[in-house]
Amino acid sequence: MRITPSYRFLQIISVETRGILISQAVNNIPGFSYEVIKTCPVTGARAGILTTPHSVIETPVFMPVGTQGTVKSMSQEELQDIDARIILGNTYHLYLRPGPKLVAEAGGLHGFIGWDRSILTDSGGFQVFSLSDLRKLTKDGVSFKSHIDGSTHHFTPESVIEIEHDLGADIIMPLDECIPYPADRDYAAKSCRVTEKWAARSKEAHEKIAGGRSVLFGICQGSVYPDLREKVVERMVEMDFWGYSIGGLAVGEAKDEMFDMVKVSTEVLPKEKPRYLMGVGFPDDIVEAVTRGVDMFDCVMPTRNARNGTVFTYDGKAVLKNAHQARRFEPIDPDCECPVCKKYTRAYIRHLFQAGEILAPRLATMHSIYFYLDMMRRMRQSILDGNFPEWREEFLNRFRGRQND
RNA sequence: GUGGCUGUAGCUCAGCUGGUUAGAGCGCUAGGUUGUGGCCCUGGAGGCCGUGGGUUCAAAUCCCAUCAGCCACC
Repeated sequence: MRITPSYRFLQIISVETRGILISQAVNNIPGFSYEVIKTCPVTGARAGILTTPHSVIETPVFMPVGTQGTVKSMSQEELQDIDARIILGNTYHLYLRPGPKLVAEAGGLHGFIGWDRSILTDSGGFQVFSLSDLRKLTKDGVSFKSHIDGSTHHFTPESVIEIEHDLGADIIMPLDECIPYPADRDYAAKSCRVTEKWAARSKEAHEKIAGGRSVLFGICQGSVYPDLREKVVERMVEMDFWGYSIGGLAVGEAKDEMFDMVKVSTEVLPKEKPRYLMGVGFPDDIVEAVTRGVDMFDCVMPTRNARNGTVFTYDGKAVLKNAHQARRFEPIDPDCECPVCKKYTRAYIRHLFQAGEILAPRLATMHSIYFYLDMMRRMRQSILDGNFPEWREEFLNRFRGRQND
């Protein structure tokens, strides 16, 4: 029998799963567990293992974004071959099309899209506030107009949990309010209270509806006000979620501000639970957030930028569309082990972009996702080896030092 | 051969009752992109206005000639 990469992966799972069965009781939901294996004593960076019924996820982890049930341009086999352990889906998009009931009939997202590893669904809170035309807070939720056909819809914390349950993800996010930046303090504070109330209702609905099939995170907001962030985190922790998300960042604030907000949040969050920084970010941003104790990330950066002709490497970003790539008959990164770098040249991929060929975004996306996953693996290994501070400095110097053009 | 139409940026074309520095879309080129609308945004380069002559203070624009392409007729 031919041993496929996915088969090899299954063998790894069974070994690792045995090792962490003991800790599952702590987290209280069968099939799900999270355990911190090692913490960097200097920075607070953590290496851990997050387990769902669908896969073992080594943290810190990057989760490729698959908004509409697909990581754009990639097949599920390809994602599996580069060893992605968990991908994202989006409630807003999948609710509007094809609809949660259809997905449920298909056996949930796992069955529908043919992905047997973990899935995390975002609540759609971000999209409702960033994408839909008209949105109005009501006393029980939010009304909005579809960006597809203009039809009116209504989300409540309860209905979103129900939709996400139909979608069948392993890890789910509650409906939250995402406010724009900049936001004045009063508005931010008021919004936080809305998100907190919704979080409490989401938790109650989740306990009633989900039946232990998924775990729910609490999303912490607070704009760029440290005291607000701290208070919100405290209250979310009191509600006792399975994990915690840090939301509302990377929306235009200065990077220092963003990292300060991450720090005040992770300092208050319980050490034994996973932390997820939503929507971040550039490779160096992720390293900085891991430094401050974050475990999980998602971002459109590697996929969207790839479609626009920019990929990431350890030497910074490389703009494949640039004219000077035309005769560079060499891989994107000669040291990269990804399927693209093993076979194709920058010159060829640039040609594909110039010609508008569908293979161009596919190859660029595959490389950049591989890079993000590989970067996370190396970072995790350095935490386990006890040399994360050195690894971090070397990575940042090299990545920020020059553009790989 | 005769009559008509058209020649303006790499491409498709605006501008043509004469009046700042000749424009647009696409393409090219360079930036941007942080819980994704394969999107979008922002810069830049690029024109002897087919060619030659004339009228005029002033011509892509009006006149003459000429060249090229297309159409119709012979």
